[in-house]
Amino acid sequence: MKLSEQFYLGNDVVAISKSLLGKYLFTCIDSVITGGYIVETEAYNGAIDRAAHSYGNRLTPRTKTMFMQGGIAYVYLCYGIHEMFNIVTSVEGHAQAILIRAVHPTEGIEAMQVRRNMPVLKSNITTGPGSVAKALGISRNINAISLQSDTLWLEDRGLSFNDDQITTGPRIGVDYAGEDASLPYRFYVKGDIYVSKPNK
DNA sequence: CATGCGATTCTCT
DNA sequence: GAGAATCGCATGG
Repeated sequence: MKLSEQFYLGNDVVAISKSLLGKYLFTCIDSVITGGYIVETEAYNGAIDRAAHSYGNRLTPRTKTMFMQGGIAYVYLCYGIHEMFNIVTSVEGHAQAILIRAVHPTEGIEAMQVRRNMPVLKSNITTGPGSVAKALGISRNINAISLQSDTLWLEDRGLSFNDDQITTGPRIGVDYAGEDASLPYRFYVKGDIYVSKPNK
């Protein structure tokens, strides 16, 4: 059921980002399984993408995870508060990653509500990259973990979306990236209530 | 070693 | 719709 390692090794991170929509993402943290299917992603394209941490092949203790072989997690802290979960793709030396911005939860919703401190379920429980990581219990101590592990993995359960149901647009929060900020590297399922806005 | 800032979210207005 | 919270990381001296 898990997506094979081969799935993550392709060199076209933009195409992989789009094909991740509808794939299921699960974590098993503290013996609790939580997850759902992915409804929003963004591609970060290695050395030539000014919006990516790896722009210009910048290799630092933080970014080295992006340079590893695809099929692992890249987790980092942003604004001193929020953990962000990415999926590394391509082969070793090609620093490509996909930011998971929203998940449509199906499993372990009660556990997510506890982690998010949200006694009354709202649709923004897994909307936005920081929220996804928090709801799924993802933190930096699982940075670089394999997606073939029993802690964090993806599954194909036969759900897919056609082009009419998918919207493509520029990425969020990357205005500093100059012309690269307008690249159509964001993909989401049109109208899904768990997608961060705008979602039409 | 000092400094500046970010692939954001929440709360209140 | 605006402002605060908050700290690791990258950069330069």
